[in-house]
Amino acid sequence: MLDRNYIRNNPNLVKAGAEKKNVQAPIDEWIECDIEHRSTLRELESIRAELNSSAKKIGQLMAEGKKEEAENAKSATKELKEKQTDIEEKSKTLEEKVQQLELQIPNIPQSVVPEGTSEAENKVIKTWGEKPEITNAQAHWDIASNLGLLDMQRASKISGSGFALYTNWGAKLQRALINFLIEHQTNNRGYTEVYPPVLVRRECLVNTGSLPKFEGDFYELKDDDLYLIPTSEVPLTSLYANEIIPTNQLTMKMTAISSCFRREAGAAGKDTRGLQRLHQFDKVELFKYTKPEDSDEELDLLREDAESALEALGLHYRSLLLCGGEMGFSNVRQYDLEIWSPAMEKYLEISSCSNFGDFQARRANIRFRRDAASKPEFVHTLNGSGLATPRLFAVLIETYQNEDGSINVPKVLQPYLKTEIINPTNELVTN
RNA sequence: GGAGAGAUGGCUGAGUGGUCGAAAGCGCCCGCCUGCUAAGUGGGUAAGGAUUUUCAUCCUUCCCGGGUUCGAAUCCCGGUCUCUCCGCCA
Repeated sequence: MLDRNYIRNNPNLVKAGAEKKNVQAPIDEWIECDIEHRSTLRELESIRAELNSSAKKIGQLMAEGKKEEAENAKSATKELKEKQTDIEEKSKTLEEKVQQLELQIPNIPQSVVPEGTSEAENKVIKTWGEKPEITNAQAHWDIASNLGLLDMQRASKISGSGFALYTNWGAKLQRALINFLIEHQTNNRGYTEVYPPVLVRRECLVNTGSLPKFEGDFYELKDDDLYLIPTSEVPLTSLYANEIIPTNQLTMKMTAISSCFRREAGAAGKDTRGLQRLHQFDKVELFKYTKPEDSDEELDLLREDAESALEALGLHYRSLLLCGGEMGFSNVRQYDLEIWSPAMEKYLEISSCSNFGDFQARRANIRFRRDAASKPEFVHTLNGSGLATPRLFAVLIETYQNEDGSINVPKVLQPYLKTEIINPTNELVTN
């Protein structure tokens, strides 16, 4: 969420920000509620001050043994207490309303973010490699089916549509990708690995800004009041909730592999064939807590960390600076990485890297202290995918397919798969 | 799942109805002192909020939510989490 004083002092900037993101935000309503809330609060506090001082006085009278006077003072507080109860309730209701409204106000995009509401306004900031020339390129679902890498029928038998079953070399390739991606980021890029739970409390999703805005997008276990995470950004953001991080630990860089779960309600039928869109998938996440002044630079570095994994795999990609209307709710700047599918002849989103400023840190109350004498400040949070495996899997086998139906294994994956090629003859894996 | 113990500031930890936003120690900050270092010594040191009294005043906060009371860290009820033991289990 945004700083309340900031909204009060800059309502027009907040409105312009929401507009740039193409989000309807109840800013005027918030301002109105906030004013009313504060005036109620003032009234409440003055009543409390009065009650506090008379309680103190009664204590003194009791200590001095002036019982009668004390009793008189006691009965005199009755009326004030009733008034307090009333106003307390009013103030609480207003506070809840202010909170509920401010959760609906998005973060403000930075000035470098292009105006726009559609893909067309996204800005390509980098292109790496070239579209591979493949004659009669086969789609990943055909390659996978021929080589026995995926069994989508049986996956839907056990879980319904939108789930993948990796088999044989497919399962091995999936695991190789995970290991490669994690080890790349920890060994070469300075990230510390963590392995978080995939079931989290509701407040974790509120901290990232996923809720209440996107109610219904996530799997919820109602009996236990837990949610399946849509991304490990969710547990990682709350890792240091309500803590003050020692300054010398910033910038803190973490990476995590986790399964991610998304209901994708309403998305059925649209660009979903094969591995393009799943209810469950694995993703390596890159995550940072930074000082405010470092976050812009750290976002670029984080994006380069994600890009470097694609480069190591030799996959053609492009990086986009998203326009306001395409951005997420909580971020101030967002880059998307897209990889080229030679068979589908389109770019697929493989990573999304964002700087959230102090928006999530304020919700989660994550702070740091510059030095012993200074007040705690909110950290900045950043995250990005590094990378999501199903689309990576899909593009990888499409890019490295041979005319005879086999797949060349990129060099960096060979140590994990212990083969240079996957073809119909190396059928069962026994090692 | 059953039984018990606990949750206090950056940390350790005392506090069982008013003198407690909270002892003491550690850490940290500012002095003093001692050839240097170490030690010693004096003082300071929670967060959030409201207020055009802003080097100030007031409010809230001792896990969370209720309750009792003029008054709650302290008493009562409900919840969460942690630890120990038992059970179950990959």
